[in-house]
Amino acid sequence: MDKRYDAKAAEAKWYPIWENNGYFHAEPSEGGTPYSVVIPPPNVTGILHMGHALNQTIQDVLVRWRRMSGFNTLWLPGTDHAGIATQNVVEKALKKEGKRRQDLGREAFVARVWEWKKQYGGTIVHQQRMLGNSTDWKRERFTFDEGCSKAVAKVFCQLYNEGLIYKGNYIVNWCPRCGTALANDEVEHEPNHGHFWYIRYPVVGSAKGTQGEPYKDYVMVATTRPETLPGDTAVAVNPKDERYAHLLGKTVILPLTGREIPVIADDYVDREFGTGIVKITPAHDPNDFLVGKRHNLAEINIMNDDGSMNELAGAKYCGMDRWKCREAIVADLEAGGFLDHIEDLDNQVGHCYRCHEVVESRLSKQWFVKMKPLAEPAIEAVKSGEVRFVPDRWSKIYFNWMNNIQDWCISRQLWWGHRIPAYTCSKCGELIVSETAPTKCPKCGATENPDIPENPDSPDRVFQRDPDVLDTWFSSWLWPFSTMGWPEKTDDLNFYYPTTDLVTAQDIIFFWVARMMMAGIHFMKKPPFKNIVIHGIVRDAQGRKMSKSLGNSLDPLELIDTYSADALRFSLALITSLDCDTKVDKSKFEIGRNFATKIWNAARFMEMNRSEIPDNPENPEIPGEGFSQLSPDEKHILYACDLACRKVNDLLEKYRIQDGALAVYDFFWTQICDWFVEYAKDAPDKARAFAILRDVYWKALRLLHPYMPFVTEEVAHQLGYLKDGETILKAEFPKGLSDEEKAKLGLTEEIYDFVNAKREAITALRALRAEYKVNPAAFVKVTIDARDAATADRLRAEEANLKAFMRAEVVEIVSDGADRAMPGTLTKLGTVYLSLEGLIDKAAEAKRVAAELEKTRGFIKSIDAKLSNENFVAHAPAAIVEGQKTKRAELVENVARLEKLAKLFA
RNA sequence: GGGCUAUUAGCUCAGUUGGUUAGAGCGCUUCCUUGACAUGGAAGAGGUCAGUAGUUCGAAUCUACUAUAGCCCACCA
Repeated sequence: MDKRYDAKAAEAKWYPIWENNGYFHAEPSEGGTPYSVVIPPPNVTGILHMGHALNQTIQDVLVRWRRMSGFNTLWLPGTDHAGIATQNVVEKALKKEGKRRQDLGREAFVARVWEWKKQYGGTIVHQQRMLGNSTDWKRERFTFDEGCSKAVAKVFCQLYNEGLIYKGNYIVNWCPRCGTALANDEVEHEPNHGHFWYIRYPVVGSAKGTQGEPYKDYVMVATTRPETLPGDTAVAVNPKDERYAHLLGKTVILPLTGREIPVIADDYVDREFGTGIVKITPAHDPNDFLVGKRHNLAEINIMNDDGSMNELAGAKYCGMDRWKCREAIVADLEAGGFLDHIEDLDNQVGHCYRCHEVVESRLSKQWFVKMKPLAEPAIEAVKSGEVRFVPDRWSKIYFNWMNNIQDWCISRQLWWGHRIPAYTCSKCGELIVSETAPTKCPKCGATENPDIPENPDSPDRVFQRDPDVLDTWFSSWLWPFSTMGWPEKTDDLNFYYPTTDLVTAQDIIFFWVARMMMAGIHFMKKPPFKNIVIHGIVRDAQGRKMSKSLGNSLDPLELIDTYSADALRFSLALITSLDCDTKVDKSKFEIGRNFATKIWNAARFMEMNRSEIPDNPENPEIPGEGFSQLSPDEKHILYACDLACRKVNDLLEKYRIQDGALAVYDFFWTQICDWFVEYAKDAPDKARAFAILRDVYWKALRLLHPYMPFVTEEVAHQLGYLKDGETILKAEFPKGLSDEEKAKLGLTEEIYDFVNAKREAITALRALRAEYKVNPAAFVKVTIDARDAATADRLRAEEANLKAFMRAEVVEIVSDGADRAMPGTLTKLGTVYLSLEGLIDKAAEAKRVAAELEKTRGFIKSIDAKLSNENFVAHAPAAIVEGQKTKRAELVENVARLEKLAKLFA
């Protein structure tokens, strides 16, 4: 084996072997118990970021573990067509050529996006391979592929026919840059340092004044959006506001336009805020829109799609950008004497979650899904426990949202996406919703033009298709079943649906998870998954979200390059917790890299000692025969291995990925490397020790494989655990020994504890050596005062081992409790004495003993307090009380020893 | 405004039905290049578990309040 582990070479070698041999592929026909997961499809424009790395590491750990545990395991990959994001990317590319999408026309533009997808859309799926994801690539899907598109059209039509989809004039969030409506949750509100403009609206009939006060009688309106003024159709006051009661029924003049608008009363107005008088602009504010509906006000839309003003804003402002218009209107108001004053105001402004442009509220015709009827059974599924959130607290947040759910605006004014399957008959205006283009109008009987123009959007077509596309989530919410072939009745659906686990970050619970629940229940009659595993977000060392604009992102590919994919995965698993966000910085990944190195070096050690290992290729497992005389250390490692196997399975069952990683890490590093390998070097029966080492190492490799797939596969082959053509992916995940096996091997808790105690004695001796600065190479004389004769006998049997670990020429074991003129350190076994002629610093030793005495006495005191408390004795479980008594006896014994020592050093 | 979460060692975090005087990794200090491994080994220092009050024989753990931080939802024109 090479001196250094070449992670790059191993990772480049194994992934294609795994993929090409179909190790990730799952077949329903193979039967067994299904375990299935669908990947949260990353945007096809995406590049792998730390969030993906964390999300997919968790999934791959679960998936590989289940697969090794014998489940028929499917992890289904794919990408999302990501409407706005992808369209933006291609539009940006076009811009470099000096073109806009309109220059190409719809068809050519969409073709161009497909071309882009073909060329660059594979980036992220390639990068996912670098991570080691064991996804079934033969099943890779795309939310805009043929099958998914069919599912989308069917779902739209079904919901429409069920009356759950409707088209309505509605105030929506509008991104002028993307030129599309946005759902409420696609708008991010951010603090903004803005202004509050106080504007005078003259009351009709009031006399004109002089010197900058053009009207004697006016109402003062405060607004943050002066540019929407030409769209005002009323001013409103609170009905209970006596200050303005006299104004009700009157009209005021809208400055700059001269239009008369009414003063109305509405509860929406907050008397305390601003002046208590609000301008009402129904076409440009969601609240004003509702007020307008209540009062039957006109809705004047003064803005174009791109955020510029239209002719309704007035000739002067028509064509101006909204910000320019704001300046112009403010200037004109001032010139006209309408502007009273300006105040600073901190408020919140909505931004597009994709392009970050300031979002405009705007009146338009959009398609909506009625969510309440879909939400109810989805709430019930979680309430009943049929679907479980892990951690459970997310269910509260889910309920909170679901109970207050709003209708979902699903139409987007984009070109890239699933076209809405709705057509208008140009003869009679009938709206026809149909999966395929209609040929005959159900109302007027008109038929499609016999020479249908090739262009689907040709004005010559009789049936004009709705130009809008669907929100990208309208395809993602079908992901768990559209990817398995729905609406066909496929074997995949039959076997793998519902999926077992869904693993995702908290930020898309509403966008995606909740909607998948609704779609799954509505269309499949079963929730799409059993467990929803929510993990935190990856943050930088200061706890900030990683983002491009902050420049604080870590690039997983760079980390893979520097530390290896295994290191990235293991470190992420080790530092992540389902309960909170994960802070990472580069140095964390050294943990994983160092661990891989450790595994490699331990493997090299075994390889160098190959001659010691009995040739037993048929049975690399625990040798059952001829091993009845296992030494305590050998029993200890087998016992520890059994504990580790049980622990890891148990923890993964509970989705405790982090604790599982820690358990494997500790077993491998501390138990195997630090102690057992050292033991094996000088074992009384080297063949036996190495056979056991070989066994536990192989188990450890398999326990580790879900976390570190590459190095475990490489080492398993290097050490001959696997032959060519075999893979650790399909090796059995260790479960732990049966009681019979344990009994046969003599593995008991008692022997495990004994070895742990022996190690404490060794550690105590090492501490003494360090404290007295004994030459590390020097052999010393050691005396161990065991607590009792039986322990002493046991320790005598370990003499060679103790000598080796303590680097001692003599280890004398006694149990007489006699004074020894040497310093000691207390251990469970008693006292360890080190012969140090002439090295003792009596004063220092006295101080140390005094400190220890004080501590021990304090301990005894606290135990006495408990034991003398009648309530404690009466209420505490017997085991606890007994434990306290035993502990007390030990401590009293130690105090006696310490007192003797204290006298010696006095 | 409504809701959720966190606060434990210098840092990042464990601590799963309340039960020995609280653990890990990193960092730090000292020593060690002895043939698996310096991406290593050995030893060590370091915490009144945010605060207050309560429940209990017993609280890092349960309850209430307070402080601080963060997140989500709704949003003031």
